[in-house]
Amino acid sequence: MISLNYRDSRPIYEQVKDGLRRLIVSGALRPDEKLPSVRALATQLAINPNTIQRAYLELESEGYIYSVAGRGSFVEERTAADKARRAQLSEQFRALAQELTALGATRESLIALLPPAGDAGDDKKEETT
Amino acid sequence: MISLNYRDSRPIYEQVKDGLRRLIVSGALRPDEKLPSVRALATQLAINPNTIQRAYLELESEGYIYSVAGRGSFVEERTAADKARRAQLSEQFRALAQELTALGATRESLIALLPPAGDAGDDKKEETT
Amino acid sequence: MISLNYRDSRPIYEQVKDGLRRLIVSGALRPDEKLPSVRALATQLAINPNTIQRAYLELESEGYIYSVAGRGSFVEERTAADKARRAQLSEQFRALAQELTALGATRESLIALLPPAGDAGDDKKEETT
Amino acid sequence: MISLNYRDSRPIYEQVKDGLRRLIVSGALRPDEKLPSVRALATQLAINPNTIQRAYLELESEGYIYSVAGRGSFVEERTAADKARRAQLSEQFRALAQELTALGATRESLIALLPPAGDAGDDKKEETT
DNA sequence: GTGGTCTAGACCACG
DNA sequence: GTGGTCTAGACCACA
Repeated sequence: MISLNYRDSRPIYEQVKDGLRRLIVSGALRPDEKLPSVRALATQLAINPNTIQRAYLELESEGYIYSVAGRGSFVEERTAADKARRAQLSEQFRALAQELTALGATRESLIALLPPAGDAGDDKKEETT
Repeated sequence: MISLNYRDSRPIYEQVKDGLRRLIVSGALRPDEKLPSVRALATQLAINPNTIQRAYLELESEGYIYSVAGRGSFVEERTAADKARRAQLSEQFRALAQELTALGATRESLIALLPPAGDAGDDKKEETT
Repeated sequence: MISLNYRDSRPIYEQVKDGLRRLIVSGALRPDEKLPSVRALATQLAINPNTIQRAYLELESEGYIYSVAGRGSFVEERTAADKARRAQLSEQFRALAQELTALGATRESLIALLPPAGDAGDDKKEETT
Repeated sequence: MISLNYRDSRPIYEQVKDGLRRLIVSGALRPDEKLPSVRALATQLAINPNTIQRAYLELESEGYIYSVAGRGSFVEERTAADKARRAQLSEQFRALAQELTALGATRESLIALLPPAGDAGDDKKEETT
């Protein structure tokens, strides 16, 4: 489900966050679906529950999931979180494209790196905002 | 010449590295041109010389500059470093584009974020990756 | 009658409490009227009877209802409970207004948030919600 | 500076957050002013550094402060965070006023609880958005 | 010395 | 059993 890379400089809780976010955004985890419990995921990944807890906490504050004490954590309806993240990633994208261009990459070479049109989502039809 | 942002979460030495790399890549600093001395730059930016030292060391190990004991640091010819960095950034770019697409961004919206053609601006015409 | 929101961070028993209190305060449930039995309400809301039990117990200790062993729970005359709660909420209200003012909200903007006059509703002529 | 109440049901890190937020919003701590270090505040309040750390972390993610590893934490310029919090508090305020009204409070009695006009800020002049 | 991350283990409220 | 909070103590990168 989620793969950790201990040699990666990124903190573990962020790798967990990214992994879960990917599952959510891609539709592999559907709204209101239950996530694995903090302890269960900690055991599965062989890391401390606090680390998972932190990942869940941040995903919640970012609007990707919601947690109910005593019941578990669940996937949130996708709304504002997506917009916020898209804005964030778009800025990264723009900056990256600019730097690559400064390094001599042509506009065409960048376009060639984009995913082909018409394969948007995974198993859901995505709208184009 | 180089602007530091103390609020940025990126460490200072990396901001220095990025600043210098930008100057080199953009051609503002030309091959074999002498960089400011560690102490001079430290004074100018009002930061610790250790921080500048680290930036220089890493730039050297990445192939952007070379140092001559007792004389200073100089801009390296641009060769392998560029290719390595472009490959790295291209992969980031590809991953970012994929994620944005999964989030519903259209191919057209991404293309719109690319820098306009015809401003590549270097000192050679470089071919695509 | 009572709506539960499982995403709400507030525990279920509190949502039940609030729902019942609202019904009582608004007059929808009249003094000495019988409340649904713990088990009945639990079934209706599809939650654990313990949760309802706890809500009833706390409402009783707060003076909103009274229980008669073997017969059920009933709505208390509204007296001390109201006063206590109003005092509590008033303090919250005062603190909130102060903080909003500190954040730059004008007195007028706060007044604009108050319910319109003329629907106050006391303990005499109350219509249901 | 900050007072903790262990009998309060609110978690300690939230009490710390509120205390600091109050100091920031009131202007007692000015933009770019340095906050006490995590360890220093932990010692002063006689609680675990992790608890302070969490408070700082959340204040940062809410836009009240920014942290620089190795240098400390500082008060952020006040912008979006204020707007978000005011919107949040305004909703609370509206709901509270409604409930008090349902409990029989008159519009006039609520207005009487508002801070007198013309004493807005602390030592800064606050604008009325 | 500073913030940031992680672990280990504990206790609590909730359902 | 679940999430939430807190403690104690450790190690790291950074300046």
